[in-house]
This record gives sequence, structure tokens and C-alpha cells, in this order.
Amino acid sequence: MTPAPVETPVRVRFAPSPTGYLHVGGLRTALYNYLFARRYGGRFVLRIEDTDRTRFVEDAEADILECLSWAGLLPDEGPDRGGPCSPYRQSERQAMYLDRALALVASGHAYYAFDTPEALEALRGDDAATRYDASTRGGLRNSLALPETEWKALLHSGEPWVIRLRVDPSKTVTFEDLIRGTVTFSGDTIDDQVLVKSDGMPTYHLANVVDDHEMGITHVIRGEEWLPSTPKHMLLYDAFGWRPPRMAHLPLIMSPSGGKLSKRSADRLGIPVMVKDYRKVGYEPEALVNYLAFLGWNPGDDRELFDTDSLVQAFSLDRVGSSGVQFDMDKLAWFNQQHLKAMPASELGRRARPWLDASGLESEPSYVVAVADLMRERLLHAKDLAGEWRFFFEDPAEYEREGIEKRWKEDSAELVSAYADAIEACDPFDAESLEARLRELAESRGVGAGRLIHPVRLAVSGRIVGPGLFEMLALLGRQRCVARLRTAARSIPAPG
RNA sequence: GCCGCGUUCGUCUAGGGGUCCAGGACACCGCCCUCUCACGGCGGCAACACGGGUUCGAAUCCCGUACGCGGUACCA
Repeated sequence: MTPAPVETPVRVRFAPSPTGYLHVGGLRTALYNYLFARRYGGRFVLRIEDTDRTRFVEDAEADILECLSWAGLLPDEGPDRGGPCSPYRQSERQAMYLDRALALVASGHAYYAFDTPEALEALRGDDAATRYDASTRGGLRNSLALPETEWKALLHSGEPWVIRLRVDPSKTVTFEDLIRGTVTFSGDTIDDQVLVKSDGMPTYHLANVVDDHEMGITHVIRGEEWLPSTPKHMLLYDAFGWRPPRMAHLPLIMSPSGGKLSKRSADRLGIPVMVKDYRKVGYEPEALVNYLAFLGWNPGDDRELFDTDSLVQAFSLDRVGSSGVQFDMDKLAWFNQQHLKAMPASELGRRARPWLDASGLESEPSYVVAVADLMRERLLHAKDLAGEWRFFFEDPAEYEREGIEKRWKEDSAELVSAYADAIEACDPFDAESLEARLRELAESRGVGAGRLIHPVRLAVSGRIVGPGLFEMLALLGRQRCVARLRTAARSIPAPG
């Protein structure tokens, strides 16, 4: 399939509302916009949609910026870095929206309405289907139903008013969605959307259309929850005489228990919802990005591991699916593991460093890198080096109970301390020699190597699982090994 | 209720009239490798929502039903 022709230059935007911290679904939307922009050599714009003053959250914008930056999705234009379409916060563009709305009133595409939310609520009563549209507006208090002298008096009296879009019920609105194909809405199902609220702020619908036009946005890529309001936006473009951008509505990310992935449902399932929480619990940004890219999109072949640049090369909107997708933590963990494995040891070491620091585990960078190299194949998260594998950095505080039960025999203490003696003088102190010493010892005592290997592992790491024993010993070094072996021989009680 | 969108293994998906008794990945289960655990390799389990059309032939096209999801605010 050939990609749909795309007009250049592409300009897309990610337009979150600072009503909370960045949501993982929001990050995916940002990612698809970013990939699309990069793929076609376009610009990726960040616009803050802060028109709802009642839900404004102080540090939300900073969080959005921080999370995008963490994920490597830096906008080309936005409130923090400016750009040709400044300002990028809708609250700072307020005057423009009112002007535009007034123009719509003048051209007959919009009108003043004086009905309060309470009055409308009362009108709706038990019938939730009551709407504010062509069928009811004639009986309500607005500049279409009232005589001119009357509504003008109201307007100047200080009475609260809003501006509403005048929707023609006989019109059918049709648009091409890049992901869903032709979508059609009948005008009589669209109500007279409020454009300017009584506090003078525009609603999302107005601000979004005005800004997308003013900012030269060519493609609107957003979540499917916006699909039902798109006809209102198309009507607005039409009323303004503007050419609408191309539309692409992304499938929603669903909770494994059904429904939109909400804070509450996700928390219950152990799925972080805020992007910053992924960072906090130790996911690598490239893994999250890779996983999110695949939540609704695929490259059309069997490749799965991508860095952002290769995603850019492979991305296209016509390979985005249209059905909702469930979030799967197992798969995310797998991506994390794969990315960790693919990383140079030095990088893995760098990723582990903050976790080691936080756990008070101090170590030479070169040693951390060597540990990372040895452990990379069995890490799900970089932070595990400071968790279940912390014995690389400090003596084991305890020995796995199961290990003692299964591996520690009557002769273990004696064998382990004999091995301590054997390796104390072992030179060179490398995996090969350490293995040779162990096998010699086993043979001279007439026991299988396993009789020695398992207790030694337990003594040195406190655990019964881990990387190859001899590589592990070599890395830990003579001092630590000998000391830990002797401590264990002394302190682990013989069975029985 | 009304409007819209959707529906292929448990999950993410490939597939867009014959090459599909449906392919890949995660998860799960077995076997192999092996000092353990991983990694890796091999194998297994497991899906075209249902009903009507159209057609020589349908997972693929059309209609309907069911189900899911979204929307239905002076929230975005």
C-alpha cells in the first residue's frame, strides 16, 4: 500500500489541557504527532489548551514538558521555546477568539444566548435528550428568538451571555478521517455549541479551530474521543471560510478491565497512568515509546524493536488501526527488557546509577558497567541492579531460605571454606582459573561440581539464581569472594 | 435514549475476494541448552462476534443483529 499523499510542509500539534499530569494516552498522541511530523519533515507544535480556568493545575504544564523531554519528543514550537505562532498558551490568545466569534455573529453563523446553565438544566429535567439546537432555540432567550431591541438591551444590561454556533439542521457534515475513512453526521444531531463562555473564555471547540488555522496546522491527530465533536469543528471552518486540516482520530487506549484507561481503573490493575510514574517505577523512555508506538500501529512486517529514529522511518498513518487497544504491562516489560539488552553496557550502567545512588550503593563507574554487562540479559529493569542484584555492591544481608534448604548440605561449610582457601591464592583471578580450582577441589573430595557450585553461589550472592558463577566470582573479586565464603561457612547452619 | 466509531488467538496485531483448515509478537505450557535463573533454540495451546446476502469462491464486499467503546457540558 502506498502512503497517502501528504502535503508539505506538515505542521501538527499536540494540544494537551493542563488539568492534570501527562497521561500515558496523551504521550501516545504526542508520539504519533511527533513521528508524523518527523516522517514528513514537518513541525511538531505544543499548544497548551488552558481555557478552563476552573480545572487548571499549576504544575501540569511543567510536567507535560518534562515528560515529553524525558520521552525524547521535544516540540519544535511551544510555550517554553516560542515560535512563529506565539503565544502557545490559549489563555494568552483570548482576545483573538472573541474577535473571531463576533465575526461569526456578524455573518449570521453564531448568536448570543442568555440562558443560564441552571435554566437549561431545569429545561432538560428528566429528559436528558433535550438539546439546544434549531428545534428548541426558537423558544429560548437568544438573539435569534428575541427581538433585536430586547436582546441588545440584555447584552448591555450586564446579563451573562454566551455565543453559540448556529447549526443548520438540514446540513449533513461529512469529512474524511485518515484512519476511519468517510464519517458522516446529520446536522440535526449537532447542537448549537457554546463558542464563548460567559466568563469570556472560548470553549475548546472555538479555540482549537481558530488556533489550528492560525498556526497553519495541516493534520489534526488526536484521540477518538474527539470524533463526535469534529462535525462542529468542520462547521466552524466552513463558517470562517477556512480550509480544514486533515483529520486522524486515534483508537483509544483501553483498560484490560474494559473502558477507557482511567486513573482509577488503571491504578487498581497496577498500571501507571501518569507518564512520570513510568519513570518513577523504572521504565526506560525508549521502551515506553516503542511500546506506545505499537499500541495501535504496526510497521507491516515482523520487526518490533525500534528506536525513535527508526519509528520515524517506518511510521505512517495508514497503518494505524481503528479499534480500541488494551494496555498490556507484560508486553511493556518485555520491551523494557529488550531495550536494556540492546543498550551498550556503559549506557545501562548510566541508567542504573541513579537507582544505586538512591539505595546508597557506592561503586566505581567501571565496576557498575562490568556488572551491567554481566547482567544485561536477565534484567527487566535497570533498577533491579540496586534491588534484587544488589549483592554486587554489598555483602548479602541474608541467604535465601529456599537456597539453604535445597543447596546447603552437611559438608557445604567445609567445602566452601576449602574453596575459599583455594581461591585465595588463585592467580589470575579469572573465571577460567576459578572454575578449574573448583573442579579440582570437587574431584579431590570425590563430589560432583554441583555440590560446590550451589553453596558457593549462595554464600557469595545470598541467592540461588544469577549469572554464570565463575564470571560472577571473577567480577566480585578475590577479597569479597573469600570473605563472603568464610562468612557463610561460619554462619549458615548445617541441615538437620 | 440519541449520535458516532469499532469487532481476527487471553492481549497487541498481519491479512483487504482464491496463495489462510489464518501468519508474527507478548503471556502461558512442554522440550533442548545448562552449575542455577535468565537468554537463545524447537514445539504446543489458542482467533476471523452472529445471521443474511453478493460471488464459482468471503476473515476479506454489502445489509442487519449483538456486543464493546466514545460522545451527548458555558470540560478538554
